[in-house]
Amino acid sequence: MTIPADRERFRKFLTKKGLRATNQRLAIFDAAFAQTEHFTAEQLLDYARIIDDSVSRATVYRTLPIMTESALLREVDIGSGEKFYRPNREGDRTQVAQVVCVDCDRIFEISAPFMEWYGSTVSSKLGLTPVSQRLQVSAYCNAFRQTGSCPRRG
Amino acid sequence: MTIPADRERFRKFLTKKGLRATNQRLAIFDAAFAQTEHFTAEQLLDYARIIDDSVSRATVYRTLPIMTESALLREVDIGSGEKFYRPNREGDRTQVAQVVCVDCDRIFEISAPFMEWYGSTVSSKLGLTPVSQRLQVSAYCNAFRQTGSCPRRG
DNA sequence: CTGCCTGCAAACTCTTTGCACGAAT
DNA sequence: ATTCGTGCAAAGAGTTTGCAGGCAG
Repeated sequence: MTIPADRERFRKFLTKKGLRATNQRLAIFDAAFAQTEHFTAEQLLDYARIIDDSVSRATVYRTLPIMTESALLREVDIGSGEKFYRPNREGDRTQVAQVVCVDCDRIFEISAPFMEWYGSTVSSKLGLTPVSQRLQVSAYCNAFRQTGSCPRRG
Repeated sequence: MTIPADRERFRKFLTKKGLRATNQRLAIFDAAFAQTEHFTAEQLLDYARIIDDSVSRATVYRTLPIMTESALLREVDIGSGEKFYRPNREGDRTQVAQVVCVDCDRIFEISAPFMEWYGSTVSSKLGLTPVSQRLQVSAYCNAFRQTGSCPRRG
């Protein structure tokens, strides 16, 4: 699942910033890019430890900001206490909104290009320059409420 | 600043839910509705204690969900660790987006009626029913970056 | 009077940090 | 050889909770 080009992006970013390409950082990177869904820091720790069992919680927490800064990871905060992350594969630059199902606990991502336009329109009216924007919809699952089971997880 | 009609809404909500109108809850309510800006749980505790110094942190935290459920308060989570609250005065039902200034730390609220439309459009495509939506823009202050001081706080 | 509410303090969750050792350049 | 990076465990911030006593209805 790991795309070599992405790993190379990570190495380059590390070198450029004068940071070292340690085994732990690479293991965390590989673990993150093996995921197809959103994951938490704690889950990433578990995944990374399968690759390199010397990885510690502290290093995961120290590496996450590095990976989000380098735009390799996208941070998603749905206001639930813990933050979620998701690999940002090569070339992904689309603005996305999240739809969070309160029944499934799943996070769907939907392209929402207008967000950027809204952000700059509204910011400039206030004399501000937009840095980022996020749009989140929380919703419940019709099927689950009717049949007691969510088709998206069985 | 407290609008009696709002206080009455709170009393009614309490009664309907079989909850008691204690001095502490009323003090917390009054403190919240004396605010014109966003505030945190900790600030609310300070404000409420001016009115009734017997109010405890625990009761503030226990009362906040009651007030947000009754739509008297709006909860704003900008992903900064602590949550912010703001009185939702009588009749306020407009969908709002937040613009958070990373220099000022201020939260501006902007009407964004299209959010509701977006939420239901996107949800229905996934077989979901929208519960709520939030749109947040984080931005920096042009004046502050250029002159070193933010005109909105001097 | 009954039992919901309260204050207190301890517990909890997620994340950050100080320190001495270890490894990448 | 130098640093930067690491694991460990403790600290931190914000919020929640168990308990025994207190007050609203």
